[in-house]
Amino acid sequence: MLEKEYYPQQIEKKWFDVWEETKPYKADDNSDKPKYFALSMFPYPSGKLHMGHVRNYTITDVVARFKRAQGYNVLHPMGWDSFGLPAENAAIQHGANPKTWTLDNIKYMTKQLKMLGLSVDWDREVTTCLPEYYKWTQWLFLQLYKKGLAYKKTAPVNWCEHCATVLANEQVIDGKCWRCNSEVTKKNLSQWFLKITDYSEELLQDLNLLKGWGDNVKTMQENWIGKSSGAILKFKVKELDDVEIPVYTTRADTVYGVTYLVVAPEYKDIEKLTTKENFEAVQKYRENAKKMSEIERLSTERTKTGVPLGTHIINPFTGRVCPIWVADYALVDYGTGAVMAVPYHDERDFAFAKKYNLPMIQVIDGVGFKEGEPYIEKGTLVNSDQFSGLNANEARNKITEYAKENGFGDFKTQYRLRDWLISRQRYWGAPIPIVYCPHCGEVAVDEQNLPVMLPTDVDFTVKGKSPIETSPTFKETICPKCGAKATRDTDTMDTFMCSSWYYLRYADARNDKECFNRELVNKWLPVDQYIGGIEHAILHLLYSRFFTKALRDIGLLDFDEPFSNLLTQGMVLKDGSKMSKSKGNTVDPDEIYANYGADTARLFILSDSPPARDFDWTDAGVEGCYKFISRVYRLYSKYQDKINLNYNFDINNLSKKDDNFIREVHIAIKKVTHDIENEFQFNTVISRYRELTNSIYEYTKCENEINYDVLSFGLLTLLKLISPVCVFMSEEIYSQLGAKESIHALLWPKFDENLAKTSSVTLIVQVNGKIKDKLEVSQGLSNEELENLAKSAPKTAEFIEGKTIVKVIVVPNKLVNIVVK
RNA sequence: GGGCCUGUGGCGAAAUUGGUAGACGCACUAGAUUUAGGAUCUAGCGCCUUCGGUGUGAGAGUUCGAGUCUCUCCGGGCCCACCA
Repeated sequence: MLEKEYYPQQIEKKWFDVWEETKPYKADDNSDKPKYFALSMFPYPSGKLHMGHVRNYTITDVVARFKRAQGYNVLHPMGWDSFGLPAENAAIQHGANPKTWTLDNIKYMTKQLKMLGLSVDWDREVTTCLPEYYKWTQWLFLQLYKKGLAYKKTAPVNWCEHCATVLANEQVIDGKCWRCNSEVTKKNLSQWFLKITDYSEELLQDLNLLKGWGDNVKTMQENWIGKSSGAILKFKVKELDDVEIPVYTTRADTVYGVTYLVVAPEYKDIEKLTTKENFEAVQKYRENAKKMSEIERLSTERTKTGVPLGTHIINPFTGRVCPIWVADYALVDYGTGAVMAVPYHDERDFAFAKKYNLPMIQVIDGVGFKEGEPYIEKGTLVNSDQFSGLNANEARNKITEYAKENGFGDFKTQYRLRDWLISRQRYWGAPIPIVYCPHCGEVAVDEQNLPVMLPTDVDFTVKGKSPIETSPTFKETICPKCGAKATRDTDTMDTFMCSSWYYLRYADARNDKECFNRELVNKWLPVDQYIGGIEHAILHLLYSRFFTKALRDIGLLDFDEPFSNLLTQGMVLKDGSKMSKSKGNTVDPDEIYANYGADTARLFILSDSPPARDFDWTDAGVEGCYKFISRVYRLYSKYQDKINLNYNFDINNLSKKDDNFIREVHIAIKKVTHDIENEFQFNTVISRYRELTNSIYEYTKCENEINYDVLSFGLLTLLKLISPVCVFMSEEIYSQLGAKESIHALLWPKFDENLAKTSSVTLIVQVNGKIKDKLEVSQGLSNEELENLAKSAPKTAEFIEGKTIVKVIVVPNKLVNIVVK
C-alpha cells in the first residue's frame, strides 16, 4: 500500500538498499543491443558534493536511463580524479595523510552520489590515485616516451611560488596560477614535456568531425591551437659572418618597411650579437626581464622597453642596415624568438619606434591611411621596388617566393600551441617512471616493475622541493640497463595526465594485465555523450583528444576522437550569484536530501533552465518541486486500488472525454521524447510532466465519468515518463501497484501519431497579417473551404467590406491571411 | 583589440524553426476549506484607460506575415590576448 502522503526519506532509503544489493545497472560487455556510453566528467574528491556535481550527474543519469529505456546497452560509470594539490595541502595544514584524506572523501561522496539515485555501474569505478590505476598512467607515459612523444628539456617554464611547482601553459591564466591565483614567474628548469604540438594540425582539423560539440568549445580550442601562416625570413648580421637571424612574420609584404629587428631577452644567440660597449646594458635588461613576473610583463603592455645590442642586420631586399634590439615584447617561444620590426604597419613596432626614435618607412597604402599613424590594413604596396603596386596578399606570396628562390626564406605555418609540460614538483601524483644512471643517462623503468610506488616516508612540510625528495627509500635505485647505482626522477605527473585517459579505462576497469583490452575499448568508445563544465573546454578536452590520437598511433585503439557529443552545462547560482564558500551561499546536498529527498533535488535542478545555461537555485523553487512530486504521489495514492497494470480498452468505443484524455497522453509522450532527444531540454520535459499531471487531475474531476482503464493508461504512462527523473518515487509507486519488475527496466512508451492528432483545429484568421478572429474548424479541410470560412467569419467582415481582396494566404490546419487594399 | 554567446512579463523561461508571443512554473491577488497558520483546491495575473489598441533591447529592411531572416546601433556574459 502507498502511504497517503509522500515521505521521500523512507522511500529513498528503501530503494537505496535494494539497489545496493541487486546492482541493477551493470553494463554488459557481451550484449547484442547497441551500446551507449554516457559519461560525466569525474569529480575531484574534495570532501563533499556541491550543487554543480548534482546538476552534472543528474543530467547524465537521466540521459543514461532514457537510453536504457530505448533499448540501448548503456555504460554509465563513475570515478575519481583523486591526485592533486588539495590532498597535499590537507597533509601540510593538519597533518592528514593524503591517501587517507582522499579515500575518506571518496567514501563519503560515493554515498552522496548513490543517495542521488545514479544508475551507475559501480563495479567499473576508477580511482586515479590508487596503484592499480596509476600503474597504467605510468605505463602510458612509457609508451609515449618510446614513441618519442615524451621528452625532457631545459627551458624557461612557468613557476608558481605558492604551489612550489611548475605549470603548463594552459594552467597560467592572466599570468596567474589557475589553482591559487598567485603570480607566475619564469624559471629555467629541466622538465618533462609531451609533444602535443606534433598533433597541432590534426587537433585543429578534426574539430570538424565533432558535429556534437558546441561551437563555443570548438572555437576556444581553435584559438588555443592558434594556427597562422606566414614566412620565415633570414637576415644576415653585418658584424658577424657566422650568425644569421631568422624571423617569423605573417606580413612578408611589409619587408621593405623593416627599420630594426627585435630579439627576445632569452634569445639563444643574444650574447654573440651584443657588442662590448652594449654588453652591460643588455645584461642588465635581460636580468630585469627574468625577474619580472608574467603580470609585470603584461602590465607594461603599453610602454614597451628595450636596449640596442650594437650590431645590425642587412635587409636582403633593400640592403638597408638596421639595428638589432632586445625587447621583452618579443617572445622566445613563439616563432623564432626574433621579430622584424615594421613600425609603419604594426602597432607594437610603432609604439616602440616612437619611444626610441627609430625611423619609419611607409610601404603600404590604402583607404584610411594617415601620415604619422600606424596603418595595419592590407592595402597596396609602395616603395617596394618590383613589388610596388601589388596588393598585400599577393605581395606576401611573391616576396616569400622570392626569398625562397634566393635562399633566405620560406613559407611557414606556425601554431600558438606549445608542448605540454607535465612534470610537477609535488607529492600527490603519479611518479614519473624514469631513472637517471651515471653511465646510461636517462633510462625508462622496466614495465614489469610498474607501478613505481609513491613513497609514504616523506616530510610534507619541506619548502622549495618536492616532498618525495625527503624519502630515504625512494630516490636510490639501480639502473634497469646496467645495474649500477642510479636515482629516480622525484617529480610527479600533472594530474591532467590521469584524467586524459580515464574514460578509456571504464571499458575494462578491472583488467590487471593490460591498460585496457583493445577490443573492449573499441567496442565502448567513443563516448556517445560527455557532460561537464565549460571550464574544461581547453585543458582536459584538448589533452584527452591528444591522448586518444597518440594512443591510436601507438596502436592501442582504433578511433580518432574520444567524445562524439559534448554538453557543457552551465553553472549553479544561488539567488543570482555564483555559489561559493567565501560568499556563504552554498547549498548542501545532504540537507536537501534530508528535507525534500533526492527526487526533488533531481527534478528541481533540471527544471528551470536548459542544461547549457546557468541555473539559479532558489529555496522557493525547491519547495515548488517538492509540492509537485507530492501532488503526483497523491494521485497514485488515491487511485492505487483502481489502477490496472494490464489496462485494456477499445479505442473506438470511448467517450469524447476519454478520447481527449488519451490524446493528451500521447501528446505528452511525443513531446517528452522529442525534448529529451533534442539537446536534452529537460526544463520543457518537466513542463510536460506538469501538463500531463494537470490533465489527469482534470480527467478525474467527475468521479462517475472515469474509465479506470483509460485512467490507468494515463497514470502508468506518466509514471514511466517521469521515472528517469524521479527515480525513487516512481519505483516505489510501481512496486506498490503490484508490479514484479522495476519501472526502470520497462521500455519507453510509444506514441501513436494518429491518436496524438486533434479532430478540430483553431484556425487563425488574419487581415493584412493582423489577427482578427479564431475559428474552431475540423482537421484536414481544403484550402478553399478554409478561405471561405475565413471570409465569412463575422469579425473579419468589417475589415474586408468595401475593400479589394488582393491575395489570400492559406496555411492548412492553421491560418488564413486575407490581404486587402 | 580578436572570437563566441546572449537580450522576451515582477522573476525562471516557452514558442512545433517564418504563422495564436508569454506554454509550464515561481512570486503576487481574490475566493473556498481551516480556530489560526501551513498545506490543499478554485479563479485571476504583459502593458495601456473600458471598447480597442499595444507589446519580444533600439532603429531600419525583406515578407501577405518577423521573437525567429538581413543590416546598423546599444546593453550583458564568457573565452583568448604584446603570437609578430
